[in-house]
Amino acid sequence: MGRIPCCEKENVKRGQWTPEEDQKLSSYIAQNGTRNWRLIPKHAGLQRCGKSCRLRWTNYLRPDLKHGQFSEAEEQTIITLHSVLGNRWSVIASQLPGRTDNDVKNHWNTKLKKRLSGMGIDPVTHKPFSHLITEIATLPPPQAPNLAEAALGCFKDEMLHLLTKRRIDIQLQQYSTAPTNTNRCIKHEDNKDETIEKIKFGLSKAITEPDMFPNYKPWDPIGATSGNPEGGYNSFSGLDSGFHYGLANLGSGGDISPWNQSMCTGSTCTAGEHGRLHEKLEDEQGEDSEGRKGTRNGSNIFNSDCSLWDLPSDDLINPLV
DNA sequence: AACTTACACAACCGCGAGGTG
DNA sequence: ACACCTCGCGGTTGTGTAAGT
Repeated sequence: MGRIPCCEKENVKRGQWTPEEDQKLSSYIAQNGTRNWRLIPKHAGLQRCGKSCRLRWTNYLRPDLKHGQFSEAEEQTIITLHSVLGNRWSVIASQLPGRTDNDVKNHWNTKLKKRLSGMGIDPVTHKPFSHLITEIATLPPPQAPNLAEAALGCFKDEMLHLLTKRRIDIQLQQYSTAPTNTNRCIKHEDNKDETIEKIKFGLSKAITEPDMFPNYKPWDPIGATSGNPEGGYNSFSGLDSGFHYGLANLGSGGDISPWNQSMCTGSTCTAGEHGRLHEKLEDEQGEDSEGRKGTRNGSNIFNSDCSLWDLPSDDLINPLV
């Protein structure tokens, strides 16, 4: 026995609401309230499913709703709450007067998620991509491959988005089954599946060759690791931590935000332990005949000539357009 | 100007929680 | 305790429009 439908589908209109329908629903609810959504369309003279009426009311017609662009403060709130709560849109929306869960969800999916990805931050975990890979690489072998797959699933789309938008060429010399012209970059747009495979390969390399990662202190966005035995990540999750992603500074070239590019990517760190990681990688990669670093052994996504991790700083700092 | 692609938002779907008889 | 029902939630899809080629 299947699930009972919420309404009789055949007599129900679907798709966009007309102004007349909005008017009917609004005036009915103004007079009678919102009790029993199943009966509302019938009584209001609408050929709509009760569920559709509820959605239209809660997401669009409610008089207390705020329409229009999200403010910077609202975006900051969404990001901060998302780092704590995850995809609990209704809870997040409850902290934003006049905004619905659908609004928040849409805004996250269309803008904020990509913005974080563009900063080199995994929008699921709110950690830098580079650190996630390092974490996976330090796991024992039985766990690592599965987690690598999971991690790939988490931010594959973001990586592809970056690669696609920025038209970045990828070079993975040892991996390629193509002729061994080692410095040839492969145009990603010609073969998306190939790009995915390369990303997978990069992850698996990071796992199977964990020695390439020195033991360095975990990412510590506000230097608060000392107060948090679990490491620095959670320290910015607290609502009262004063943490800010520094959206206002994006693209300004300013260095106020803790999420500046040097800290977010594994490739161009200029200070601290992240910087040492990058130096180590470069040292291991050596130089080619033209004095360029990182071409000797281009077998992973970190040291390929034109990898995600070596994007120009602006590409990672600026929000994707 | 025509076509394609990307984006933003609205709407739908299925599931689970909770209330009620 | 159970079945039924309503509602709310989160994920996904559809659609209109702007931007790019």
